Amino acid sequence: MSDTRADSHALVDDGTDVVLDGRAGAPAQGRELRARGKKTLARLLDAGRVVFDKRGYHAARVDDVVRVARTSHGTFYLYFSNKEDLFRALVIDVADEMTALAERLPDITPDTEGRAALRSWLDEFAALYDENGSVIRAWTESGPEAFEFGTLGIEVLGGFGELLADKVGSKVPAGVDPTIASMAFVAMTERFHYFWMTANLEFDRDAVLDTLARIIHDGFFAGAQA
Amino acid sequence: MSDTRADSHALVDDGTDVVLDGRAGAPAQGRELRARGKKTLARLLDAGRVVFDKRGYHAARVDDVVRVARTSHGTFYLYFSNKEDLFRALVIDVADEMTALAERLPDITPDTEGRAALRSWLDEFAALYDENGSVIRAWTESGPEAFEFGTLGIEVLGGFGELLADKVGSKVPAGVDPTIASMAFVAMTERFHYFWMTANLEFDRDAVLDTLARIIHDGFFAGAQA
Amino acid sequence: MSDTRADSHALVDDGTDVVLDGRAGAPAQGRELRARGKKTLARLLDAGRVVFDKRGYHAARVDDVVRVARTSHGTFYLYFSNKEDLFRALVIDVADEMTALAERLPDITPDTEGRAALRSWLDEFAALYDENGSVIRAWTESGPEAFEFGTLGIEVLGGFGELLADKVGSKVPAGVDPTIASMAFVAMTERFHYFWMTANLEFDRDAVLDTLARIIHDGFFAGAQA
Amino acid sequence: MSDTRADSHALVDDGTDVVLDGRAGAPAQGRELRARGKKTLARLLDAGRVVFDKRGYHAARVDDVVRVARTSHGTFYLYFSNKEDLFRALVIDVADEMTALAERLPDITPDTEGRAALRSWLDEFAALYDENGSVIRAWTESGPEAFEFGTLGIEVLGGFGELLADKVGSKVPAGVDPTIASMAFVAMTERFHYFWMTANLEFDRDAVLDTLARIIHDGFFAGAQA
DNA sequence: TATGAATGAGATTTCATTCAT
DNA sequence: AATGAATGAAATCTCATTCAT
Repeated sequence: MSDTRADSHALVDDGTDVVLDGRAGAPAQGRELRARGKKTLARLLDAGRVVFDKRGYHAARVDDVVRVARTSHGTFYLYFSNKEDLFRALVIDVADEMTALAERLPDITPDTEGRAALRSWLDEFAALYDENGSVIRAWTESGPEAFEFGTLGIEVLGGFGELLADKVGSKVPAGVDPTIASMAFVAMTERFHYFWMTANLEFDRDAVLDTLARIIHDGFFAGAQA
Repeated sequence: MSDTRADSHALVDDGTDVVLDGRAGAPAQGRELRARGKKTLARLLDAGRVVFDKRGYHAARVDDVVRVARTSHGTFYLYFSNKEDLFRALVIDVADEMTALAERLPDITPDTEGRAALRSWLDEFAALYDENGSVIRAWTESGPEAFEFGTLGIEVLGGFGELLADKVGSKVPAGVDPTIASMAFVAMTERFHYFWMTANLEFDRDAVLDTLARIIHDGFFAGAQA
Repeated sequence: MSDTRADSHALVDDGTDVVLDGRAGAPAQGRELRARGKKTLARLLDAGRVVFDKRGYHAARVDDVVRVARTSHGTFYLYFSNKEDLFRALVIDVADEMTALAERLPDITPDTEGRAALRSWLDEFAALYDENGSVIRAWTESGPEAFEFGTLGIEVLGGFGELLADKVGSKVPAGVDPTIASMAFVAMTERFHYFWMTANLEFDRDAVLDTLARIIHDGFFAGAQA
Repeated sequence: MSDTRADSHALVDDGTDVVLDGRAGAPAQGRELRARGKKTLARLLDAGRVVFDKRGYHAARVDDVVRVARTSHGTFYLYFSNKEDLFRALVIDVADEMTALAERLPDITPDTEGRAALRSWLDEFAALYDENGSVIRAWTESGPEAFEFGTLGIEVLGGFGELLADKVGSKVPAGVDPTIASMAFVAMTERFHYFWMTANLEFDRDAVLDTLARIIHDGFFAGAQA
């Protein structure tokens, strides 16, 4: 909890940045890692996903992580300055993917094609949630105190919302505030998937996508008026 | 309001069981409380609301609660067996109110009157969230390990959703699964308010209600087709 | 643990001693007790037996006692200054009975009649243990720290042993120290019954008495040499 | 001797289980220990003996143990999950030694040689009690609640008794049940030593051994009839 | 005589983090 | 680059005893 180091990472940046692993959210400390180090880092990140998934953010123990990663406490702190640091590495990665996804939201016309486009975008969202659900779930549970500046979740989802607001803006029916609508869109999409996965609801994937696409298209993109 | 809450605790004890299983100093569930005890219980419940609001579920300390309630650790454990127990007492009351609210959802016709009825129901929801937001927020942050069987949040919100599904069922457009739609409805409504309150977004209340009513009416109740 | 009162009992002796209950180990404080008080006292003593039996000395809680006695903490401390005080009241009673029993040990001749006399005395011991086993068991578990001056158990059983030593002395075979032999006698008799009762061994009572009488007669009273 | 004890802890961990069930900082059972860890474990076990001896089982505090072992609370819980766990480790060793001793009981003939053999066995018992008295004493005081299934003392002493029953069986005089006799043998031997040590009786060791050997030989092995 | 409520000292336990090798 | 061991601050919980009515 009380991190006395100014730097949020365990090791000093020696200036020889080497991007290690675009996908895995490699920490920013930029040490040169040899093959062995890379493997350890990857094991820790994977272990983090497993543990945060099974336990949630707060119940996750550094001890669990190192046991799953088959390494030691000492090694953990060689790669991350604390539990939050590991978590952040995982979350940043997911956040990037979500932002990229938001940017990929196509123009949604009020006609059938628009609905199909929306459905296909939602399909991507579901896939993203499927793959990163463990981190996203832990993230929404991490609460306002877990990160320095407000809830990372709110920031990122807020940014997600703003991106959408631009795209949605021109399409919304009269009497609808695009910022509010975007926020509602994000809220519904994220939380619906949260319930779906966490409560193990046995929804048929096609039925979900059809229903969500239909609702969102009608509600947010004036689809029903076409 | 605090009367209703105290009710969830004041079960009658007929005094006939002499089992030794209960630990010494068992919590007040199942004790008749005199005036003084009721006041202390109410103080603890109120303190719980304050502390969970300020700190969130995980960061809340029993120590904080007793300090706010101006009482001792010993007294706390006279009324609740632990932090979770106190939290559950608070949550149960909120859950009851949410269920009652779900039952009050009126028939939503696809015309303007239906939208007005929906808006007025959303108004109630917002008021409920306003008043109990502290508990609800802590609740969605409590994570999977906080309660015995899965996340209480999911159970209760799921129940909320089922109740709505009954009401919504007949109104949904073709191609929409009412269970999925209800879940989406709940997801959007709950999480939107969560973002709204937690991120301190400066939305105008009327704009929010107008927008949500419009979106939900169009999306879930085929309002736009009228 | 920290008893600030000089007097080991809750109430001051007002000089109007009234022996209340020869059997139940009434506390020495000598208050005048009306019918209601007598009943409460008896209930507490009985509850003490029940609780010490079920839980043992250390695990017994004042809370358990008052629950079984269907009274309150306040009332408990009206009659006893603490848990130890209640326990002492119960133990003193048993100790008296044991002393009386020791005094009743008859002359044991080395012949068959001696063995019969011994068997009949052991029968009485078994009956006493049967009735007061709960207290005796708790007592032997109370450990050296439970009472002010050494283990009450050792003192009393030691006294028991000395009494026996007088009776046994003249009978023991050559090369046997009567004090040691008496102590061994006490040790065997008490602890055998402890095992018997506590481990719920399904020994036939007659077989036990026959065997013990035989062993003790042969070993301690030179019975086999006759 | 402390090597034997450490053995009961140093089970091999093959490292293949990645279950998350074990709490963080689980005790050392099932960890390979390096030299330093072994020393700490031995220090804790020794400290346990000292503290249980001085205070008895119930009055012993983990705090006392770590102070005597000159280590920290955290370290204690690295090796044992609680006071009972430490105690069990100590008791198991003693129980093993007692079982080994029971197995060493020689054939006891009714003649003088049999008595001498018995005396020499009792000598060993006294030595064992001398060395492990602190643990055995605490053990008989630990009471029924200290261990999962009944009193460990009864189980182990019962096993001790059964072992003896086999050896004693053929020797007992007619009319004597060998199981009962063995139990009585165990009861007398154990409890006599308990009194002897705990009450600091100034018995001469030879007198004790002579007397006990004589009594047991005469009583249990029909020695006087020879 | 009785009692429900309150107390707080003290014991246990956890776990993120650091250290020494 | 890795690791086993150690730490201790902080949190939880218990329960004998006292208080106020």
